[in-house]
Amino acid sequence: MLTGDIPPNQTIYVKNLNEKIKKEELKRSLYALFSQYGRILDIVALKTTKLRGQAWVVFSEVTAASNAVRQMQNFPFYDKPMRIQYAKSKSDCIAKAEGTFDKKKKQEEKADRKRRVEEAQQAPTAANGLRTDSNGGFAASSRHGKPGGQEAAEPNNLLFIQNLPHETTSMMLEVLFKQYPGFREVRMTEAKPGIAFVEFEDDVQSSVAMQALQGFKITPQNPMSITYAKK
DNA sequence: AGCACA
Repeated sequence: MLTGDIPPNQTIYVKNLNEKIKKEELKRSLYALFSQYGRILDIVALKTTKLRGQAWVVFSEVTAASNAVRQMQNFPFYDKPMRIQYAKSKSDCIAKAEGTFDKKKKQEEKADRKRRVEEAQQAPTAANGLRTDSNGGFAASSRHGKPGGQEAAEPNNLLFIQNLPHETTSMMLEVLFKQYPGFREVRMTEAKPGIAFVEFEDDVQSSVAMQALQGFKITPQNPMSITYAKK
């Protein structure tokens, strides 16, 4: 079994990530990619030797996490297939929200871990505690259309835009979308007003644009709905 | 390969 025997958790553990990507960009892209499955409350990614190449994405619902585990399994992300599992334990931000966060217990666990490491290497080092990370203010936005997020098309480089005002032109969309890296072109047809296709070079870039412009209003009545096109 | 969060 791919997920091992780890029970479902609203946090997913993602590994085999490209270690060359800077932490901030990584978080942004992960957010862009995974927010299609539900509300994301937090993303944790550290670049320490032990923790680089991995990330935790905290969803507000377990079902969102489950969909993400299944559908994004092996997704080629920065040229490497993501490996996704449920996280082994509850995220701090969840415990805090539930009021079950226990700071003392937390410190004990940490001390425990540290002790084990030191035993393992038979050489007690005093050089601990260098942490270059500050988990730089990750802001989860909460504008979402789909409650359950069921059958999303598989992520790809082509976006399908709906609910556009009929007077929208491809020029207008181009102005909007070309501010995101990897933009290629907008395709619209007279015959089908209100929809458009926007192509990017790859799935990561299309996903970033999707995230950024999801719900964008050209007129107040027309929040645009962006999904991956079916190919 | 590797399960953290100050």
